[in-house]
Amino acid sequence: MRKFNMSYVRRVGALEDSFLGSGLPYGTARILYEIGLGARTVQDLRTRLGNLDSGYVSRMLRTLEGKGYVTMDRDPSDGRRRLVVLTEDGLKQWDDLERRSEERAHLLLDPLTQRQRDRLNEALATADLLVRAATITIDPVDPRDPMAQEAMGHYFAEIGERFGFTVGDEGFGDDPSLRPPHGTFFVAVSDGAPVASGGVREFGGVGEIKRMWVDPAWRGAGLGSRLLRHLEAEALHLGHRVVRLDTRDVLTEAIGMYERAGYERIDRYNNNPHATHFFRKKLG
Amino acid sequence: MRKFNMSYVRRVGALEDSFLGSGLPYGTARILYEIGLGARTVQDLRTRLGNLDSGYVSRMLRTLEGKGYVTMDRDPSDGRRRLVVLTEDGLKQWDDLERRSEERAHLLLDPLTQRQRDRLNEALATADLLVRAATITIDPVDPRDPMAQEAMGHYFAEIGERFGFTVGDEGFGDDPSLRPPHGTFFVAVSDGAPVASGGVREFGGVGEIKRMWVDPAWRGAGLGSRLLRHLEAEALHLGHRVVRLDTRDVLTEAIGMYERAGYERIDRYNNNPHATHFFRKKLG
DNA sequence: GTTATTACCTGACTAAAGTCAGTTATATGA
DNA sequence: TCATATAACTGACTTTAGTCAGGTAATAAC
Repeated sequence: MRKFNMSYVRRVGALEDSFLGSGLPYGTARILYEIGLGARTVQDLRTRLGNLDSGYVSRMLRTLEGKGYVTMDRDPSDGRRRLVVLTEDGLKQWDDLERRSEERAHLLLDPLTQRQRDRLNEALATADLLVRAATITIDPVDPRDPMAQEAMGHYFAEIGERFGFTVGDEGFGDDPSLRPPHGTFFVAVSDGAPVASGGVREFGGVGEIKRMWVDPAWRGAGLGSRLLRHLEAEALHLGHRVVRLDTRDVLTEAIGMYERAGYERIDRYNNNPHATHFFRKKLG
Repeated sequence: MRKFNMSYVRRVGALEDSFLGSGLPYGTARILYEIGLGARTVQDLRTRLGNLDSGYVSRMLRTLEGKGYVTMDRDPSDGRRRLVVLTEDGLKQWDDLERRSEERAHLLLDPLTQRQRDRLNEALATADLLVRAATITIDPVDPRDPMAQEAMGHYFAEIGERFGFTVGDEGFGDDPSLRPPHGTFFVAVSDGAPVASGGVREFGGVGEIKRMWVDPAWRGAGLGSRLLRHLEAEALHLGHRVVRLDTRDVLTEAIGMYERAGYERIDRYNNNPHATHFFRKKLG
């Protein structure tokens, strides 16, 4: 991996030079680029670029404003925040960066045959998924938190899709059993979007794992089992020696994962009409 | 590829931070690191790090000297050059960088299972090979040039090994037919070592491709056919409408490559006792 | 033996990148 | 309602990274 980094950065690092030739210094170009990618507030920019100093970012935004590439407006929902938007010119600059970067990549790949390019793309996609999976963190959040709500939205949308029913926009976020002190809800976030979530709560005197969801694009990278281990550790932490969960026969991948993780089939322990399979595991 | 770069650099770029915490700025740490990797002269450092300004490197070396990490001495074989060597302390610093970097990589890979790590390694190795192959350049050199000599050394060593005879250390470098104006010799260099080579010359009134060699670690990345195309273009440039070459039945990969490249079998055209197969291609 | 080239060096400079302390306006919690 | 926290900002500063124009000693070319 380190060997790869050194040789790769030395060769492909030149791609980043494409930020130059835009008349903007690298940092400022990165800001512009992230705005085009969807960053809307100063804070957003700061976190996306690795917790930059707020003053530093502010100054760069002034530069971009001065060049007429962005405009800034008060956030109506929070007057302290300011929303940043690309102007016509800014969008043009962004497209330019994009195009230049694309060109460079093309030039670089030019000597390869199509088959080799395909192999490279595949290898990079694999590496990307695994590195993403490795660097993701699973954090406890309040189930009412927007990120948690979004994750649960995906979960219920998917269940609705697969099980043939839908849930309203409201009603899945206010389950106090998934909040401390009785339970905990976790979300794994990547690039500002939730990619996995799940909660532990108390039910029938033991722990129960609920609403476990992994973004389809992320399945197969081991994120599910990491999340599961995380939830088990939390159940133990909450004082449970046993966890249970229910699922449905259609979800064969999930069932396989539970079995590999040491879960054993048990009889129905609740009256969830959508569940067909019930599992249990002793912890610790 | 660009998507990979962005996400990868954002996540793994932190690896480079390991250069920090050493009390040395990034550039200076890189210099130290390259010295540890075997850079011996200032020029060496400059080219390894992408043709840095000589003054800039000089200044960084003064810093390292000031900290007692390196010592510099006149090169006895060329009094203008100065040889740089790590001191005891410098070596300790280098080990430190190495260790820190290793630790980071380990920490990053920690959440992955062994199988995932293997997959990642394989993907990165593939990507590395292809990117290297894509970025390599094939340059004409005098066959007496040390790099050309080294490449031919590999070529003859390999032939000797496979064909059951060996050549002395001397005697393969002084073939004037492979030098301008009659011929040209090419070497592809990566990280300071030759990875492929081959020459064109005039023989029997037409072009002849000689001493084509590709480093075993680089086979399968299309470097051979790129080199072949390069040699054909050069033959054309030298005024030939036809090129010939000889090879041996054992080298099945090479024979396959020649056939794919449009070469046709012909009768023996020389008295090379080691050759069994003879090929010919019309150019232009 | 003279001239050109080369390898490395020094000094003077610039722009980018980032840090730190402190300010203002808004929002939040008791 | 008052204290506290937060989002963004301004000004003053430092360090890095890099460039450019010369200079010196050694080597190579004629």
